[in-house]
Parts: sequence; structure tokens; C-alpha cells
Amino acid sequence: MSGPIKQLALIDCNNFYVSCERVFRPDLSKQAIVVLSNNDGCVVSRSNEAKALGIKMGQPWFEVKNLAEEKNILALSSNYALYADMSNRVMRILTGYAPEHEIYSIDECFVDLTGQTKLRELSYAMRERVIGWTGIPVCVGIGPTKTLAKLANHIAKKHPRSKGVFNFNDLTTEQQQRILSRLPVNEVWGVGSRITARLAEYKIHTVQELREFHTPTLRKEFGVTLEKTQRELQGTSCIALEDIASPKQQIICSRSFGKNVTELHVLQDALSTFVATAAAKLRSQHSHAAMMQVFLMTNRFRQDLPQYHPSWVLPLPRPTDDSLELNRYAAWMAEQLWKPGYAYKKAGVMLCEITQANQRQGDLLSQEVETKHASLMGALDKLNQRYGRSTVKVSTQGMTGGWEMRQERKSPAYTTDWWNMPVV
DNA sequence: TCTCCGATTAGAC
DNA sequence: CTAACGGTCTAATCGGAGA
Repeated sequence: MSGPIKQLALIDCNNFYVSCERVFRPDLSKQAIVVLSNNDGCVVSRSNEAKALGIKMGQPWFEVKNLAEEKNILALSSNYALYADMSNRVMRILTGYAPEHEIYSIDECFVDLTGQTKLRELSYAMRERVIGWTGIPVCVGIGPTKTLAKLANHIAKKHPRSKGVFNFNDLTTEQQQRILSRLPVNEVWGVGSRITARLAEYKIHTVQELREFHTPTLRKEFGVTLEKTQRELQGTSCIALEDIASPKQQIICSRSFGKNVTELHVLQDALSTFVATAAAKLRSQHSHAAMMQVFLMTNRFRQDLPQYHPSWVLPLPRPTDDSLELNRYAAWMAEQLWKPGYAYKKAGVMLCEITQANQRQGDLLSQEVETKHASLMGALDKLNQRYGRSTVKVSTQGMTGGWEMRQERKSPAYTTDWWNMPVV
């Protein structure tokens, strides 16, 4: 059953959001840059120069701001339309290398290269092709399992001598042990800060120590997930390559507001925008939701202000994907939840109990109405896809304003907005 | 005592 | 124009309610 050792590659883009920005601003290639999360809240991508200056991943922008000005670090608001577009270009290239692949995230892709000849040359060629055709630098890590491929990628990124490619399968047992003994255990996929702290109590600090730890104890104290991780580190595949993306089990759209919201109708306006986005996602995967939740939040970092984090879960009379119907429920829930005297900082909508549209039982009486709604929503999605989301909106969506997120440092939509194309 | 289910935890990016 | 800390998603596990 066990054939030749798997050659599973993980290709990961370097500092992805920053690299996307640089593609259209080559003059920034040496400049320290960070990209901020929504609402210009936290640092979510850093150039190597910014890392060297001590900027931490996830750090709140207001904490970094002074240092950034002092050291001339350029901060940009995130431009997701640009990143999604660049991601598609990169993924199209990578998935062309093998039918067995998994797009794991916006900047990572697993590709099964088992059976391909001249792996080393192939890996370098892949890397060169992505850089040449898209301008995005990537590193290639290869291993027998996903977890080891990830680790190999980490090594490729960190060690300049690897020139961006590292194959764990090329190591002897002794070399494997030596290299894993030097890697801290928190570099392992699935081992975050909490587990790292608890592992330290068992004197597990390095990847090698986790790899050779007594399995039954590990299982008992840390659960199945970490046991699987251990097996993966030992070379036994426990996490399958997921070729086809499974439909979402829940769809959330939430946002922090640029300024505090105190009025119910502003809240409802924001929520109708979230509903529109969530329902469009639902329809794009041909699903219906049978449950919707709305939640409101005050600013949890302002302990000097009164706190209130209500939410309402509404079972729907029947599964639906209709923005208008969902929007009525959301507005009603907001009304139930809203109380005066609070400064709301964030709100959101969650769709759950999701089923595929085709396996939903039809209701003869309402079939005609349903068909009408379906074609209306279909037309709406097509227009918004072609001419930009929010070409066609639902009822009061976006009428009041006053809640939009802060994005004071956004670059132009180079690839997706014709009018912002730089003149060559 | 068992089972179910919602809430919580942990992690990824 | 002013305080200021992101958004989505999954799986596993916990713990209380009800059978």
C-alpha cells in the first residue's frame, strides 16, 4: 500500500501583501513597508526591512505609529481586491504543475510532485516562473506530509543558502534529527503559543522532542489533534490533501466601524451591507441557510465605557439565500438587540445551518415566488460581479454612512479598477 | 448515567 | 479629525440540560 515516499510541496509567497504592493511600486523594493488589517487596525504583513526594525506580526498600528514615522516605514491599508487578483495569478501557475493540489490560503498552495523527475530543478523552475510571471517571490518546501512540507518551507524561507527551495526528503535520518533539534516547537503547523507553553511543562521545546515524545501521554494530555501532528512529523500522513474545496459550514460578515455607532438605523444600514456580502457568498456556493445570527459589540478595549455584547440567533422558517428576506430578519434582530446609551464598535451577521440548494425540499405553494427571487438574486450577483460589488444594493444598504472602516492609506486598485491603471 | 448541543478554546493566515 | 487593538473559518473539547 505504501508506494514511494510522497514528494509534497508547499509553495508559500513571501510577505504576500507587501509583495503585491511592490509589484506595482518597484521603487519601494528596498523600502520598509507594513500592510495594515481592516480599519487600519493591526500589522498583517511586513517587509523584511520592517521585520528587522522590530515590528511584530499582529501588532496594533497605534503602538507602531511613532516608530514607523521615526524609521520611515511606509504603512498601507489592505487592498484585498489587489491581493485576491495576484493570488489567482500565482495559483494558476502553481496548480498547472500537478493535478493533485490544494489551494490552502490566499498565499499558499500544496502541490503533489510525487513521481516527477528532477525535483530540484523543477522546484527552482516553479519558483522562477512565479517570480517572473507575477513578480511575487515564493519559497518551496517539500516533505512526505503536509506538516513536514510546511516545516521545509520554513527552512527554505529562513536559510539563504537554500535559495528558496528545501526538500526534507533529501535528508538522512541523522540530518533530519539534527535540523529538527534546532527548530523550536512553535514553528510546527498546529502548535501555537498556548500549546507551546504547555509543552514546555513536559520539557518539549524542539520539533525533534515533540517528534519522539511518548505518544499515549501526548494523546492523553493534548488530544487527537496534536497526536496527528506528531505522526505527521514522523512521516505518516494524517492530514489529507483536500483537492476540492468543501462548501462553508458557516458564513460570517462582520466589521469594526471607523467611528462609534450610536444610532439604530446606522447599525441596520451596516448590517444590510454585511447581509448582502454574506448572502452573495452563500449563493456563490449554491447553498441555503436555515439559521441567522446577528451580534453587536461595544469596544472591548475601552473598559472605561459601558460594555454590551448582545447576539440573537434566529432559526429561519425555511432555508433561504434571499438577501431581501435575510435583510428583514437582520434589521428586526438589530432592533431587538439595540439599546440606547452604548457606543457600538463592531457588528456582524452569521449564516449557519447551511445546506446545498439542490438537497433542499421544495415547497409547492411558494415555488413561483421562489423562482422569481432566485432570478432576481442571480441578476444582482451578475451585475455586482461584472461592475463591482455594490453596483446594485439592497434597500437602505449604504444610505446613511457613518460606519465605514478607516482606510487612510490604501494603494490604487491597480489590477481591478481600470481608472486607476497607472499610465505607462 | 448518557447523550446531545451550545459555548469555549486553539489554531491558521 | 479623532481616538486609536482584524476578519473568517474549522475541529476538538468542555460542561450543563434534559432524557
